[in-house]
Amino acid sequence: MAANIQAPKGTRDILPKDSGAWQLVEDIMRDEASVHGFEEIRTPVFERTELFERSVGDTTDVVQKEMYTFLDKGNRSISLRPEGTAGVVRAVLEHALMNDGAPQKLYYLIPCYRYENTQEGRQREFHQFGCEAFGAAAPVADAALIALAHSIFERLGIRNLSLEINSIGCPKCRGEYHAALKAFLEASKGELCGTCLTRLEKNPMRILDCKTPSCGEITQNAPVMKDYLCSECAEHFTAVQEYLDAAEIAYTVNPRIVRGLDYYTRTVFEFISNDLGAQSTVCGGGRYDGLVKQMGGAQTPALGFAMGMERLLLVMQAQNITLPRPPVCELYIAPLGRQAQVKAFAFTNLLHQAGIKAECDLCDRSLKAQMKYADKIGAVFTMVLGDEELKQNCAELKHMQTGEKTSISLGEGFLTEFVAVATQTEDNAAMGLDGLTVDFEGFEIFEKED
RNA sequence: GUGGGUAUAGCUUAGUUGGUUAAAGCGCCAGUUUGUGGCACUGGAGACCGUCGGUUCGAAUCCGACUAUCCACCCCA
Repeated sequence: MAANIQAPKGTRDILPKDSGAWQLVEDIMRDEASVHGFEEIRTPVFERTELFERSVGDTTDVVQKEMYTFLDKGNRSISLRPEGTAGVVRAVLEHALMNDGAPQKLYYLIPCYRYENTQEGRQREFHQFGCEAFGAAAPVADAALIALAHSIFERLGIRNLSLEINSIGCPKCRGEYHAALKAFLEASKGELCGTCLTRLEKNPMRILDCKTPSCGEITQNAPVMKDYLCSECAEHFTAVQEYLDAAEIAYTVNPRIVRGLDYYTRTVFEFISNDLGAQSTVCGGGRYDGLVKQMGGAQTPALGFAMGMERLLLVMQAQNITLPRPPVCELYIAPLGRQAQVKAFAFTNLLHQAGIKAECDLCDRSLKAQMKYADKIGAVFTMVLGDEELKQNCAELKHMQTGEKTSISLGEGFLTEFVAVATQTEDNAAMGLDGLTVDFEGFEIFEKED
């Protein structure tokens, strides 16, 4: 393995053995988002650096030290997106999507980039599925977003996720809380760890999140945001919980949930798994009522969440969740001899036009090798095509799992007969042939054959 | 950015105190005589032992640096 052909640090190829699982998970996400009335938005992989500085926050680690930033040939500072919300907000403003009515409900499935050291559940290129809703101020919207994420996890069969929610208030009540928290922490300033000392000035709430044991002890009795919420924020938070209760979505209020991006207000939440390493947050999100205005738009309440695809797949792997996969090949045709090869190719094409997964030999291999190959790819049926079959205009369809053989005509009725045999087997559902309708009129290949 | 572990065929690993053509299993390819997969047997391809440098008559093995990877901190999905 030559060093120069290795993928860059923190990136990963998604190989055929895994891409099927990705697609199934993505399909479920798209479908569930659509069921909830969300439509896809696609924004550029890179944006002007300033966009992230202004939205994510220029004091955050994500912006300060984790962005892939470079100057393009026109001397513009460009950054690969470290998250999805900024670009979506930009697009909503640029195209005045709010003029199409509120709420605007958007989802995305995107790669993101952060220059970090890798570990389990953390790469430099990673993928997020995210949903954002603009123009929805009511607490039911918070619950609706959480419900959407929740139902995706349900459909994926993921167990043992805990949902933790909190309210970090609005700029008004948060200021008051910060003052109180700071006053409390000043008392034991000497015992805080180094990073928390700097946090004390910049963003004292993050200290609640610190994993250093001594800091944890100090903050145990620290004032919590919950007790400082203004009446509007408190009401909002209570209502969100009522809606969650009504939807029978289990959650715990964790006053220590603090999100690392600057734009959050009021409700914040995380879905956490114990089946991951240290990176246990599978999905995180919250409300960001101030962001749109801050970016130059009208005051627009908004909220959203993002889930990490890689982490999700890791959890599924840890929980031994396997998704049903349709077979790669429904019929493998094994020709013997030149004449049969041509015929096999023609049949394969015909089957393809009918949407049936068919393959024939591409390697000039012996019959035995072909059967081995058919077995390996999990072909549901095989059909040998040799001189005998061509002479009699009739071949045997072999069901690979049962070994059962059915005679099938090689004439006009081939496609109909194949579909009939295929739909009779137990595999029909798995083969996706249930609803198969074939327009036979379009296939004239048999008439052209001798 | 910080700390610790690891680096030998596609994968999982062996490789004895440094000593000749670096092993094995799985996988891959082919064969075990006439046209049928899974099992078994036989054979084959495939590794400059992560990279560069050093010690030595001699390095996969010892030393150093770099790179990658894994785990953790920080932070986040």
